[in-house]
This record gives sequence, structure tokens and C-alpha cells, in this order.
Amino acid sequence: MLTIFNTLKREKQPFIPIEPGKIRMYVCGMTVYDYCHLGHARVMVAFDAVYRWLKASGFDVTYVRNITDIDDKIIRRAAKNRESIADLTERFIAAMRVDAEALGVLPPDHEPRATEFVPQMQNLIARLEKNGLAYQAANGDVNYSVRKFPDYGQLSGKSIDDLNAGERVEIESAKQDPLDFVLWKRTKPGEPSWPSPWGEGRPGWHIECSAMSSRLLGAHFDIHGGRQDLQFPHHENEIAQSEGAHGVKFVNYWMHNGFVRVDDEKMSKSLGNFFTIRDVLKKFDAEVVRFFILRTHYRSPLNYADSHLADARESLNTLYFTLRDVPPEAAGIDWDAPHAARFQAAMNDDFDTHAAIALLFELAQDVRRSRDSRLAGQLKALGGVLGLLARSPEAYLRAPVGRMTETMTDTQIEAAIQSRLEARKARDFTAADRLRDTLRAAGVLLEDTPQGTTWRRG
RNA sequence: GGCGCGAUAGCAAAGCGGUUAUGCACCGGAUUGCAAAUCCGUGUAGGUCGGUUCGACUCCGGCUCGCGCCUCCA
Repeated sequence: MLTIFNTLKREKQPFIPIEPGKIRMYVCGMTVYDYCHLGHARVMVAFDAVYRWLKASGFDVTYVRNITDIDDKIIRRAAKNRESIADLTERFIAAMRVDAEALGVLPPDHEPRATEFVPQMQNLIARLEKNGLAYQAANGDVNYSVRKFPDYGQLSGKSIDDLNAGERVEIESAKQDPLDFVLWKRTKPGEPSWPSPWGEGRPGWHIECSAMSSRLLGAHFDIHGGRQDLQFPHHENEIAQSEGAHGVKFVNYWMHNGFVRVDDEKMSKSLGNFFTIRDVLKKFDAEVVRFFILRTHYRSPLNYADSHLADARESLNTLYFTLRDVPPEAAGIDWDAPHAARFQAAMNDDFDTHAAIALLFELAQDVRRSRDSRLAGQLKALGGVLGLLARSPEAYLRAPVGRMTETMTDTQIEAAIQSRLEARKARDFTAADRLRDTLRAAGVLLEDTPQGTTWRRG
């Protein structure tokens, strides 16, 4: 039985789909004006694990992750780059797909772009206006009137009055309440715009998700995910918009993943500790990064540091060493087997990938002790459920990415190993050790086994 | 100011009212020409003060410290 921690209720709840056997899930995706960073990596990987587990559990899952391709930041960046908005967003969407694939993130079933859903957004705004929840302000913007939506604050546990009492909410005269948010922005010179009943303009950020989710998944669906910082105001506003327009419950289960921090500080541009996925992939193998993310519970903060990534790499090495030493037999998963059953229980407990990975290590220990290739097959298959351990051990262990400075090709390495073998045969261990040291300096580690000498990068 | 989260061994990180978490690192032994990998073995925990309980790392409260949201931020 799957349980999910529902942010809305602040507790784990048994998962019951709206329609038996089917799950409709929406996750807030990227605003494409720059390369994806570690925060994006985490949301993509965390919900990829959710998606994979739901499918592995036999559900027919429809997964939507949107792309915000119209927004203040995009307009500003395009202007700064002297690039068209279309070129800019195309470029970063392509880059995002490359990054996602590297991290083993499966493509969602739908990746709607905001600009393709403007009519749906306008339709939604019109409904809100009809229901008395939206008004056009003096400056031409159409705003949502939060005071008219009784449940406003249900997700974040905030009340409008508490929020208004906050010192940092600025009073904007065009709004009836400081917390009112924009649904439709009156156009400004030089900005892209669409015609609308409220004049030329463009959609507000929050309405995008409400429009895309209802169009692709319906007004009421199962799971909505996103980063913790989107809880307020973005998700709160989505609820107000969707329920306000459709008059039905919006989402049954809200899931939020924790922050990424860097050296125990919040990752932010102003602190200068900002890492893109590309930055990290220069230093570490993408599977190590994925493993690092999944090793922490999705709701906990994830603290990035090179030393932690290095630790994750050593750890993942152990699993690949196991599969190298005991070649796995290709097989499906036997869910009745003890390790698999516990793995399943862990994943059913609010997608506890951390506990599932701990199980992988226990299984790996058993594999090494028993040298049972059927058991090794189970290890590989269970890893596969998390999008891990898919490569051959050699491919992983010899991947040049992110390891020490590469100074030797595979051919050169093989040649050096041959010379060393001859030296060893002649019992010239000084020469043999010198060759091994040379290789080590080039980031190549040798291992002498009864079957011969193997190498890896590390 | 309002709302919320956390404090676990050298590092990272979980579950759990009583029974080995797990990984990395470290130490001893086996193996190896020496290593590596592997196996066997050992050790190191639960901020602080109090409460509940036969029993608390686990529940409750105070305190200290750290963090997040309330503003575009991922």
C-alpha cells in the first residue's frame, strides 16, 4: 500500500487514485532563460523516481511537467542577449533535455509550453471574472482577489491577515489587497503580447500552471509536485485559480521536495554558490549526481559539497564493484524475495529512496558473499527501478568524466598494463610499481586479479 | 513580527517506544610480490534541561543553536 506525505494535510496518507489504476500527476517545471542548476536537477530526479515507482507499481501514469517560456526574466534575458525570445527559450529547452537525459530522467508524458496555452489561460481568467474572483485594476492588469476565496492559505498554513501583517509585503495601490496577484498583465512597449478581452497583454505566471494542468489532466487530478519554495505563493495561487474557476477540488496529494543547499548555505546567485548541472557534470559522473540526490530523502534538504559527491561516488562504486565481480543474470524482479519486498515497502513509504538504496547495499553484500548471479540480477534490476546501475560496470568504472586529469587513452593504458605484466613476470617489481604509479598519476587504478589485471578510473 | 522545519557517531544520512540502519572514512586480521577489490572482525551516536513510561535517540514541554517561507528567486 502506497502512502504519500501530503503537504496539504501535513501527514502521510494512504494513496487512493481518483480513477482505479490511473494516476495523473503534474510537476512545476522550469522557466527556460538559463541552464538548469542543481535545484532543477533535484526536482527532476526526485519526481522521476516518483514517476518510475508509480509505473513500476502497475499504475497507468500521465506525468506532466510544464515549461514556462514567457516571463519577465525571459524577456529581460532575451533583450540583454539581443536574441529573440523564441531563440532563447528553444536553446535552453534543448539544453534542459540534454541535462535531464544525462541524469537518467525519463521524459514526462507531456511537456506543455505556456505560450501554447494562452487561450486556455484566458478562458480560465474569464471564468474567474464571472465567478467574482477577478477584477481589472486601474492599471489595466487583471488581478485575483484573494479575499474572495475563503480557503486561501490552506496549503501553506498561512492566513491572509498573518501575511498582511508581514513587514515585507509591499502595498500596491492597484490591488484591492496586497496579496492579490496578477492573472493578466497589461502589455508594455516591446514586450510580447496577446489580444484579450482585457486588452493586449500576457498571462501572469501562476495562471499558466492552472491552465495547462486542467487542460491536460482535468480540473481534478491526483498528484501535484514541485519545489518547496513554490508552496507559497505559487501553489496556493494555483489552488485559488483552479478551484475558483472550476468549482471542484483541484489536487488530492501535494508533494514538495526540499531545497538544495551548498556548504550548508542556501544556493543563490547573490551568494555566488550557484551550480548548474553542467558545472557539476564536469567534475562528477551524472549517475553519481543522480545517486547523490536519491540517497537523501526528497523532503530533506540536500546539501551539496564536492566532498559529499566524492563520498557518493565511492559509495556507488561499491555497487558497481559487486556487479563487476558477480555478473548479473538478466531477470525480472521477484517481489516476493526478501530484499525486493523490503525495497518495495520502502518505496511505498512515501518514496523512501534512501531506505531503498540502503537495501541495495544489503543485497550487494549478499551478492558478494554468495556470488549468486541470480541475486546480482536482482540487484541490477532493483537499481534499475531507481534509474541506477544500468550501465556495464566497465563503462561506469572507466568513464573519464569528473575523475582526475585525463592524460592517457585506453590504448595507452592497455599498453602500459602489458609492459607492467612483463615486468611482473620477470619479478621486476620496482619497474612494475613505477608503471602502476605512472598510471595512478594519470587517474588510472590497477587491480591484479587471478583472471588478470583490470583497470578503472578513479 | 507571523508561520514552519531541523539538531543522530570522523563525515553523510534513515527508520524505529525495548532487538545490527546504511554508505564513506578509520582500525585489526585474511588474501596479495606490494597494492586494489573482497571476506572476517572491532570501535565511534542521538544538542541541552525536565516530564510521561517498566523502558526514549524515538512521545510531550522548556532552553540553546541552525535553517526555511512570508519578496522575483528553484
